[in-house]
Amino acid sequence: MKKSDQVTIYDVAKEAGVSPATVSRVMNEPSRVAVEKKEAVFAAIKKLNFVPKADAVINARHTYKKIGVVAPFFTQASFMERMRGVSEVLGREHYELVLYSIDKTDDLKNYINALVATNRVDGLIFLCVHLEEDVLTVLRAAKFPVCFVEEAASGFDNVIVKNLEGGQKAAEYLYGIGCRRPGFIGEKSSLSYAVSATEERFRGYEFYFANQGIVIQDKHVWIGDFTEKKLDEGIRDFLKQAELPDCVFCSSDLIAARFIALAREKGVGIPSQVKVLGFDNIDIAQYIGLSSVSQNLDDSGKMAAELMLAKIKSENRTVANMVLPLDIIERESTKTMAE
Amino acid sequence: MKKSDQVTIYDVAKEAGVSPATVSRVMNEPSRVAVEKKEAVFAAIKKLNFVPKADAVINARHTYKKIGVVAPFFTQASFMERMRGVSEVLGREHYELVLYSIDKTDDLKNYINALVATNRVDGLIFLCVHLEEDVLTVLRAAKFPVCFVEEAASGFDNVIVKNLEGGQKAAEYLYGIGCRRPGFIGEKSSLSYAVSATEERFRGYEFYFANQGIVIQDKHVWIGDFTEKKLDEGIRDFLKQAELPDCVFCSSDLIAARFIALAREKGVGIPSQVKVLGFDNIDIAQYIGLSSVSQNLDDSGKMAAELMLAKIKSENRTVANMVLPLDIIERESTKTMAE
DNA sequence: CAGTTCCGTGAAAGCGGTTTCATAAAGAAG
DNA sequence: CTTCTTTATGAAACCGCTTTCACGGAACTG
Repeated sequence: MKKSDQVTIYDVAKEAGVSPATVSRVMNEPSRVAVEKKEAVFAAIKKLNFVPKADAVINARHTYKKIGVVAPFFTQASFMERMRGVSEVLGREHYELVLYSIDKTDDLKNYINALVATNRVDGLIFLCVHLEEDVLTVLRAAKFPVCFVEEAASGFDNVIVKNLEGGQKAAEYLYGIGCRRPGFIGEKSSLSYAVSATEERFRGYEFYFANQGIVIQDKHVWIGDFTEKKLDEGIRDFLKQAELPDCVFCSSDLIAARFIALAREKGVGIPSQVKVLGFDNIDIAQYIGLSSVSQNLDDSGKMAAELMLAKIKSENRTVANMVLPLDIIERESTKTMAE
Repeated sequence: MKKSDQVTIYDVAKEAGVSPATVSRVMNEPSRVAVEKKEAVFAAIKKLNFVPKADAVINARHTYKKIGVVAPFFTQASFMERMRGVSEVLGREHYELVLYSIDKTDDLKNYINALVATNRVDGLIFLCVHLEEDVLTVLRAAKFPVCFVEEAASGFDNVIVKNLEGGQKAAEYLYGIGCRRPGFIGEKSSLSYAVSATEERFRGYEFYFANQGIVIQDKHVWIGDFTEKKLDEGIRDFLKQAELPDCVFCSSDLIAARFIALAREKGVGIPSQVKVLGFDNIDIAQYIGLSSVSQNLDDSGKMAAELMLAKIKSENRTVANMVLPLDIIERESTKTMAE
């Protein structure tokens, strides 16, 4: 009831006949306040329509209730689904989620330096970001916890996906449905800071088939360097071969989607002639009937957020590593003729 | 150089032999400070490695450098691409982007009330969110600017997409490539707060064909109520018809993707028998070769962010309405046989 | 040359909560 | 019934910057 409509904790205190300290306690540790005073304070709060000013709280408490998510976020389709998980957990605990998208490595370094120096977040989650040792050193000195998803960095909490195992699972599945002439299509990221899992997925895939006595033919493998060759070109060349593989494992769903589109355009039957398996199981996979290795993106986000919050609560617990389960989601693109 | 490693503005002031006020001015309005002092301050800042504490700045300035984005964000594939635009502009101006995802209407109202009361952001952008009048009233009383994308709310800045016109353009295009038996597939959202543009798009579509003397047959229209009938069921029923339309305009790319997948599964040639046109032109459209009505999602985000920042700078400018241009992006799904 | 305006600067007052510390009252222990 | 702990509470310090205000001197103005 002062000049402006700004009700402060002092107004509430006066109204309730207590000190500001007590009002503060009522809001933060109600158990430490006597019942009558507590009620008086609540009544005053309601009467005056008091809401603590967020900036004042931040300043007094040196905490933001805000955690940052750093991601090269528009290069990776899986990003959004991970975010969904992060957002859900954070929202539940009334933490804000601030997004730091990154375009250039330099920006990223400056960003992180500034973030650490100003201490502007309560925690930082990196999604699919690869950092160099100098930046990691800066982060280790940060006063807030840090967590990595899909990129293990020693000394930090990690939520990792076993790409090698994913490749093996993919191979195992395709072998299981009768494929004997495996193919692979993948893409390296041109961004130095974005995690590229293509190679590992391929190695696992190759390894499994090798164990079955099957050698993947070079011509059935295309791992494109984004900067050199465009995806479309690569796939078109691939499809020109006289003998196509009987299955193709793609390092991501997007690539798989493109492969299917171009193959069909050329009259190649999917799945009749070539079975196609993607990776990530992003939303769209379901819509286009694409089989995929699911890495439970949603969960990865949730885990990261939970790890984060747990760390904030009990700072000195040891570092945690979580591994995401991988599942094959079967859809039309790998349907066998038998059924 | 005090006890902890926390360097304050006072330390810098002492080191440079000026007052804290001057240091502050050097950082915020350097032009108002004499050259020698300015240099001394810069030297001191560098020497002591001073970085202003973010919380103190926030508190003293009552500003956050932070704008909120509210979106039902995981129901709409277009979300991410709009965010990309928002993020780019905001990042450029050193504003933080905080994400508020919403699940239930009640949550949303509480959220907004809290946000307005605590004044915790410098601005709020609503993406594809429909709000009721009571919430709008609250927002009009907010001390920060508000901007809507894809939902015009009077009294606020808006970035809108002309759905009616989009429907017409779609029809015009399909008519132009020879289609005379138009079909339509759309979905109503079950979420009361999510904007549903399906009906408007359909009306525009219908209108154009009517003008050409073509009446869309009821059996060639399916507008699903998400709660009643599943998309797949609807499409499958649709495909069972003896006479299919020669083109189908879908109210979103995701629906179009699903339609194509199910049609092909049933042996219906796309585009040979049925041409398919989506809406939004999300990233995936390119990968699967889907023609689409592009609403320049990226730009819509950018516009919203720019509107926002402009409003923050000059509060009392009048409300702005921006209309997004719509373009037809032609891909394989509407390719004519002639070529 | 006196009077006025302008500019650069420092002292000090916020900002609005939280938190420490001292104190008084109440409860437990001997 | 004293003495030692707790517990509830208020006064006051604090967080670290920004910003207002006042002042002295320089720069105009007539």
